[in-house]
Amino acid sequence: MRIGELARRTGVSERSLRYYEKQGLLVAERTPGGHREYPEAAVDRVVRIQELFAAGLCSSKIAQLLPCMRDADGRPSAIATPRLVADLSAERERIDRMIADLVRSRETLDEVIDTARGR
Amino acid sequence: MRIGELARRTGVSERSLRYYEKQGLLVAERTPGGHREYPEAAVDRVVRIQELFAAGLCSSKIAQLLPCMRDADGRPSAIATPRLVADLSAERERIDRMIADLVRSRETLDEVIDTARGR
DNA sequence: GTAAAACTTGACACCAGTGTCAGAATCAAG
DNA sequence: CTTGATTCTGACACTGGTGTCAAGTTTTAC
Repeated sequence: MRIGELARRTGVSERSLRYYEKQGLLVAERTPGGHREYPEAAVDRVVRIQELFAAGLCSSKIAQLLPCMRDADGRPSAIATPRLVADLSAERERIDRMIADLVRSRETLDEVIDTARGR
Repeated sequence: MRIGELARRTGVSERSLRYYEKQGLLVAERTPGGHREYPEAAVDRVVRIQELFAAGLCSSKIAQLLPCMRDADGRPSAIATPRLVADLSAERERIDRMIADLVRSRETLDEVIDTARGR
């Protein structure tokens, strides 16, 4: 599929998809004329990338991580090095803390909302 | 207490504390010479502000929200308007989605980490 | 063959909280 | 007093993913 369809199906802008490619997160075949041609699996991959961005990982970390992931279609094409595992463990803890923060903030919001709606 | 101590105790930089004040999130008495003087309750408040920032709320939303919160010391000094409640409910849902995303990303990281450590 | 739609690259801007620096003033303690 | 630590204001930069625009090319459909 081409970039427009991928953007539509993932909800990610074409701009971002091109950025992902420049960051080495996403590869695409090219038509003779130079247009990008994506395989079906790109949809899943883009969704994953978005999730990891939302989790606060920077593109270089994601670039290291992606080949170690089990895609929808098969096995990982690489195994994380000990160095990377340490990095990812740190990210994991950061995500844990972030979730805890979010839960607290959600409770705060709920309290205010409930109070306003008459306890 | 003064700004240095508040920064130390909350882990928030002095720079950020001054920024919070400029955004109307934090008030401080002033010494005759112009130095900020914070009450003990400021510690809790700053922690709350940080959590809300981490949850992706912008300062103007936080500024509206804060007076409707029950502080450690007492009752809220305002009740959220219906308009604000609607806003906060939207934020609440956004936070829910963010948590779901984070959980998925955490699972992804765990999978890669476990694989590298030999299943 | 022609026109419209989709795609290409490149560049500039933004957001919003934070880091950092400079120069001046204040505070606390000897 | 004097001195060293702390604080003051203001300004500039950064970050890094994304929006947007421009000018040109390719694709698709008629």
